[in-house]
Amino acid sequence: MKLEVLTKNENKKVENFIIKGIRDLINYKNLEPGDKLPSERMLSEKFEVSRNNVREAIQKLEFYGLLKSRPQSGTFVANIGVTAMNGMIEDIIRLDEPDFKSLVETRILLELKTVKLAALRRTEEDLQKMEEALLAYKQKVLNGEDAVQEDLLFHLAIAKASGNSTMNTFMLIITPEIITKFEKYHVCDSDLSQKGIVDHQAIFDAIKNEDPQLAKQKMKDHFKELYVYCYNIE
Amino acid sequence: MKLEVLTKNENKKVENFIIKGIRDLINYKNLEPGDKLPSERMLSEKFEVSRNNVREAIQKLEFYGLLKSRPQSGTFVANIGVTAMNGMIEDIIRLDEPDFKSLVETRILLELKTVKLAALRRTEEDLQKMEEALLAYKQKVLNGEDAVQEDLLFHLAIAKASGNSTMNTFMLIITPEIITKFEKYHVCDSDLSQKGIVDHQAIFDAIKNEDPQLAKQKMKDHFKELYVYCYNIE
DNA sequence: ACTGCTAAACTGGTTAACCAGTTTTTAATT
DNA sequence: AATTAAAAACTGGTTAACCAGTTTAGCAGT
Repeated sequence: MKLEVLTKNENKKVENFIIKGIRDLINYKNLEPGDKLPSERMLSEKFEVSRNNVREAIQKLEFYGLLKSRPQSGTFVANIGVTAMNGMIEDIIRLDEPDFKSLVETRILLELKTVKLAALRRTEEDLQKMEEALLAYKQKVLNGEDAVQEDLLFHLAIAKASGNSTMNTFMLIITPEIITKFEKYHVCDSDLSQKGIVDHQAIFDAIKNEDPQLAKQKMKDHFKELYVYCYNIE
Repeated sequence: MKLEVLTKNENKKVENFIIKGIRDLINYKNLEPGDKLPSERMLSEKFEVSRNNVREAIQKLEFYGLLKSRPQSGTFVANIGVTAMNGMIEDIIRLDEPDFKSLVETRILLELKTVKLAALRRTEEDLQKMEEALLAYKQKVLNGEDAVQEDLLFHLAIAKASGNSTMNTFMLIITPEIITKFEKYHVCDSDLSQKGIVDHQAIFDAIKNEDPQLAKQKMKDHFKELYVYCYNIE
């Protein structure tokens, strides 16, 4: 029994290998929704991998809603057809790390919507949180410090105020990668930050005044330079 | 040492408890980006939970980019400031299961974009995949069978053709929940499915003809009834 | 042959032990 | 006192053992 620490890439390969195995199993044995999968121990023996690896693969498929495991009972095929199962597994396997371009593109799409929704739905508490974030951002910029994180925090406050939990989650997922890339490429210069204050204030005012169209327009303006800049990076 | 199987809700509470503990630790000890966290064993002892629970919490924070663990060395605070850290952790803790309304709202937003991008960027291979999905959908509907999954698979093919890996991932995340909810509430009746064929064909043709505006419009029409229907469910 | 019940086998979840690098401490040498 | 080499302690990752429900098999009684 060899024992070595795998890199994350190797680990991913093993996981995909197991996922493919489970897919083939479902196809070959004609498992239908609700049917029980072989036990984790049997799968680990069949695929000649550790039970831990099997568990991780199953948990991933469970996250995407393809499997459902019940404690002390077994793992079952979710209520989803064979064709859908195959199509989605193929996508899951081929999922790569998102490129920066698609990240920014998605962020802009999400934010132009969340800012509109925030203008329609924001509560007084939301406003307060956003104002706090705005002030923190201003202070950092006026002190000449790097304010990428405070910038993003203001945007996250907007996402929360949108009242759409799904979009809020998605913003949370893409934000850390945006931050690291931005700091890596030094996207936000000081003069850009100065303009950022005005932009943010305008966005905040529009949300406060419950003007969704204006809020969206201000957000668009805010992204305008960013958009061009990002598309020149890669 | 008591030993019992926790429900997923209880498990979530424990996870959030640990995440809060880690946040407090970072604040209290003034840990900065790059600093090392106490070892998993120490944390499990300090919080009086199992090391497994600590590992899961750390992995979650790692997923959101707040921590970074290096094998055989330690877990480190990611390159992100204290304020951003606190704000994001608060959001992560308060994240609930997404409600259906926000799910549909997000899906519509994403798809009106992916269909435009698909019309602009689709390759021949993308077209082929979409056509296959379209045919499978038609056959199911014409046989009078339930075709919710084939429906969604066509939409996923569009997302893939958009060339935006982030949006594709997000569609993958929300699709399973959409499917189960739709089947639960019987959103798609047979007459609606009949219209669905025409809609899908129109969307496909627009993408094939590289007409993004028409593609978006057809998608909008396709969602029109769905949109109203969904908002009446809850 | 059929039903009811018991016990053995099996299941996913959990804990404890172990592994092989990394880091820190210690001690020896200059 | 400074440097370096060796060893002990520590780290996240991995494996094996264990737990308590669930499911199934087998048997007893009718």
